[in-house]
Amino acid sequence: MLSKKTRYALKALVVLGKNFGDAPMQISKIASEEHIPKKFLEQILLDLRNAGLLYSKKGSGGGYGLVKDPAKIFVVQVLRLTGGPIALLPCVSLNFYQKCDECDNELTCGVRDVFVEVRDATLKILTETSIADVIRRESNLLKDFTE
Amino acid sequence: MLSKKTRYALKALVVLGKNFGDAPMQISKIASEEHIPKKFLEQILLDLRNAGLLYSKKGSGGGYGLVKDPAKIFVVQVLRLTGGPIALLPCVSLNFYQKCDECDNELTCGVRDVFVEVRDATLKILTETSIADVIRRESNLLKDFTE
DNA sequence: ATAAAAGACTACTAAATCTATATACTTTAT
DNA sequence: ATAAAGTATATAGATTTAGTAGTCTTTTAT
Repeated sequence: MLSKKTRYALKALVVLGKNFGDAPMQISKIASEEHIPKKFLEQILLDLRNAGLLYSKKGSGGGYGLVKDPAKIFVVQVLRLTGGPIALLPCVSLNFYQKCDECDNELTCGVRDVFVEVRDATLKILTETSIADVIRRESNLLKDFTE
Repeated sequence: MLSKKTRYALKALVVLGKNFGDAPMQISKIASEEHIPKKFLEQILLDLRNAGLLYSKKGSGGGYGLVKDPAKIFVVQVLRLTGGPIALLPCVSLNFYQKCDECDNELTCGVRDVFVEVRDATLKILTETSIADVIRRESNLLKDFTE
């Protein structure tokens, strides 16, 4: 399961993606629009800024904005930045690898082998999907929904 | 991430799968072979038994065994029994669904849409993979490994 | 220059969950 | 009868997550 942090980060990036090119957007606006606790969101946006995804501007008229085109920010990055291993087993994680202490030899572990496959399938989707894609999906869904 | 409980359950089922048809196997044997805390494993095997996957036999010479052919027990079942939602978002889970409280309309949520796709890809693998398949993978890996 | 707006940073707490252990009980084989 | 082995429940400890609080810094508007 993704943490709230990760979900909030994704939601915020989608909002900022829709806003790309416009004036920076305030934390409180994002928070209230997306129903995210403001103080929590502050921390998350800071992380995303420190990771180089967002710029920030202080003072009146300040806020946050995307540094890059939303088409160049991928969901997989967001998960990784916000601490979420994508793999379902630590011994299968590319970026958060940890040895299974119960496993004698992970190279011959059948369970692991299955979850390598799961990881790859997941990763394929998440590395191919950008924030712009998410926004596009949203408007497609909206179209279907109102029809 | 899968819980230890789920991982231990899978490991245990693989061992019992290799043992299918033979005399029941004792908890302590499984525990020591697979480096699983015995008391914890007791609880897990009990759950799997209550779910109808295992039979148990008390007393001297007792132990646990698979009720069904390992080819008819699927990894997805094990995850569900041991409490692990497969989906990465609660609003996307088929068996452990929960509304996202931050979401206004989940039917038009782009993030959700992505993770529906991830869920389906994961689910495809896990519903198609049986304990017997895991055992088969293990022996294939072992072959590659010793070559 | 000063006040207000807005983000930056650090620390802390509360709650939930997970992992593991402990204890007492029941059944079965010999 | 006794020992082996599973059944059942409770509980403790550790870890993680989610969220809150408070203070500091920067920028803009007046």
